[in-house]
Amino acid sequence: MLEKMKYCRSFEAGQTVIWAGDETSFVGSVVSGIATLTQTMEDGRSQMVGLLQPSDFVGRPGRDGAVFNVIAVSDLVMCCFRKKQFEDLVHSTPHIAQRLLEMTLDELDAAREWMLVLGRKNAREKIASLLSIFARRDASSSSNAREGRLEFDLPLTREAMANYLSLTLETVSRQISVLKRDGVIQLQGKRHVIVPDLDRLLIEAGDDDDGGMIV
Amino acid sequence: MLEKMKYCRSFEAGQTVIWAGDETSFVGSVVSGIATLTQTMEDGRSQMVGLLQPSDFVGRPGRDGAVFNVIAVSDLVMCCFRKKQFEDLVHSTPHIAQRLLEMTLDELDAAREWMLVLGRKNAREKIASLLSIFARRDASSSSNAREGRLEFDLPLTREAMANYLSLTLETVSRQISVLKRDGVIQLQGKRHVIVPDLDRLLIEAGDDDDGGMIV
DNA sequence: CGACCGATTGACTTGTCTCAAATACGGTGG
DNA sequence: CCACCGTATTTGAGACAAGTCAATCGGTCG
Repeated sequence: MLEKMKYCRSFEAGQTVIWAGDETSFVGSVVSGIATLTQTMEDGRSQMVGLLQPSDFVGRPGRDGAVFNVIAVSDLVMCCFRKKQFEDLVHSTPHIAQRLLEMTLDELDAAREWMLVLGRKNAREKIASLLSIFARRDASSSSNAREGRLEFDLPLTREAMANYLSLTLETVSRQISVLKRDGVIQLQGKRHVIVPDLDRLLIEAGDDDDGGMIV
Repeated sequence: MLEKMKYCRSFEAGQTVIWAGDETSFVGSVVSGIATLTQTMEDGRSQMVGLLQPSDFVGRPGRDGAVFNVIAVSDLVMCCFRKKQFEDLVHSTPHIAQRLLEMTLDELDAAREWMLVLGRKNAREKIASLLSIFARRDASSSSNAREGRLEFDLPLTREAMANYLSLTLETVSRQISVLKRDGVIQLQGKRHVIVPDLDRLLIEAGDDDDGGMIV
């Protein structure tokens, strides 16, 4: 059913997919590439409030105007549905509403966890937290899971990272240099990151889930 | 149907309603009082990630463990349902899942808007933003809507405000003093706030929706 | 009255921002 | 293949907003 309705749209890096305030006629999900959800103030200050990766859902069934800007960070392919049709489908297919609810609850948890990052972590921990997100994503999807060692490409520029972490790009750059100096990460070029020890990175991020007590 | 299942629980101010990590056997909504959603780090730093007011929903159908602490800030009455029963109801009544989805989307928007507050606003704007939330809530529910003038009681201590805004309580106190000195607000005692001009407050908060350009 | 808790205020420290300059990188055209 | 350009990034020096530590004040409750 969804298959029949869907169509694809492509966006170039830097292109705005949805403007805050605009009426959107479609919902969809990311097929490939990365996009950001951004909130902006009148004086130009802006804050990234979400990072959209493949399989993430975009749009809000039952809502008219978008609240945030959606911007393609890399070249982006989305799989879209006309909103009206999609909403009808939600009404006629209870299972879909439940699935959407689950996804939205996950996003809400992620947003709230990010509030802790923004509010209470220092610059070094913020960078480590962001790197952890990329690392985890790659750890699950790729094959390079050799005993805690990981590598991946940063999908964001320093500026975009700064915007997500609520820092300046200078501070991002400095803290990446410090983490490199301290051996938490290694760099190949500006974008390719090697994490020799994922646990170490997680501890640096301040979420030492694994119970790594620093006595 | 819901009526038959519901039961009430009361909590005293300061009491923890739900511990992060615990399995919760109920979902519910706030009847009266205020509660906070709080995220904590191992070293004790914590960040409030949500403020629960009357009519707000608590709990996550389909999820086992809670992710955040829920703490009663004032005396609190909640109307609860056993989670299992509620989930069955969600499955059998499509309309409920749709309603929950809408509420969750609203919460997600609110969380993301708060990320802008945490990430990009300075202390003065943060305080003004928080006061705006209380003011708006009271403006809609009460009768004191005399030409932009409003008054209300702060439901939170300075410490709790600091925790929500990601500031220290000293900074909260100082900025409240400054807003008072500048005539943006007046205080009666420590908790009762008078807002002579709501538009002014909104401008101070940085979200000048009304287009109030400061040339 | 005295103890206690929340709030205010002050003096000093510090992490991050700001402004500025230098450097590396990727792509383009000769 | 190389020189050149624009953009992304790094690095430095100084400024400033908010944090920290500490003292005081005010109200409330036993």
